[in-house]
Amino acid sequence: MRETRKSLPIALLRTREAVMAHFRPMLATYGLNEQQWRVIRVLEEHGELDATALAQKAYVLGPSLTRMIKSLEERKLLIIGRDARDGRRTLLRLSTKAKNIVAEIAPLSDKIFQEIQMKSGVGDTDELLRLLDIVATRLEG
Amino acid sequence: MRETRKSLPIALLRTREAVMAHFRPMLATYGLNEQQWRVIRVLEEHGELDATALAQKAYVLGPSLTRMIKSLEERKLLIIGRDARDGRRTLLRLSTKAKNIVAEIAPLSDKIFQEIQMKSGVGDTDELLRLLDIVATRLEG
DNA sequence: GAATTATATTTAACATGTTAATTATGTTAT
DNA sequence: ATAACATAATTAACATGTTAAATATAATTC
Repeated sequence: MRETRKSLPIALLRTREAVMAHFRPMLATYGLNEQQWRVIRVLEEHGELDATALAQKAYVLGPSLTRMIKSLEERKLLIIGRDARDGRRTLLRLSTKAKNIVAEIAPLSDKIFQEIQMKSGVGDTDELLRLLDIVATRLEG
Repeated sequence: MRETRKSLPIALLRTREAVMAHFRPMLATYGLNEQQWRVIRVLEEHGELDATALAQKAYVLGPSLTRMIKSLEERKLLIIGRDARDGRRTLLRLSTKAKNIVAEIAPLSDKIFQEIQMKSGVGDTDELLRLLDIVATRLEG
């Protein structure tokens, strides 16, 4: 068996954990977990989206998103609507409250990313991002 | 806010998903999920381990491991023991049945990894593994 | 245009992720 | 030797991950 150290899935998991460990404490002060933050930042970036598009872009599965939507709506962070042209689709967008939270988190997130770059090496971090995109794109295609 | 495409955590998640999509169907034919396979392959590599060491090496949290151990023991894949010198520790090792399954999966796993390398480019895959190790090591240290 | 097929979302059931609290065993200090 | 402290594992409670089935709405076909 290939050594665990040379396993691509395990290496990706390990690095992800090492990176997320830097972000989680900050997000926790806003009562957000990693998945909720992904959903929110994707909506910030794309504006209103239907549930399927949001789930794909935020790397969350449909059933998880269904539950998260309920919770985030109760917290007044998400506004849920129905598509007038296609009654099957749920449309999601951020509330003003959520947009304000994003505006607060953005500079903190940037600062954490810069710390990560300092520890990891700026060049190596950029190169890692580049390779991740290349490999994922080729595997998805 | 940094574009989602340039987010390191999301890039790592995306690539991990793209990679795991190639392995999951094969593991499913053995009734194993990703986490169970990590636990088994770590035990194959290191032999008997206590629960804390196993959890760390397999990137599984303690409470998850507790539940997985019960399930894997019921399936006769794991043998659970107590450390004679330290009564707090649970010692885990693979059954012969599990070792046989590893022997069957190993060549299939290698083949899938080679397919991934073909799609991703052998050089880029190697370079990605190298950078993942460098970045994780620096962030953990 | 009614029946069929396809798509979007939700629900259900069970597994793992996550944090905090609990229990059991060891170690250290006095 | 006992009290205080530390560590290993488990339990509890709730969140997300995962697959399959159910529900609702659209689109297609005859």
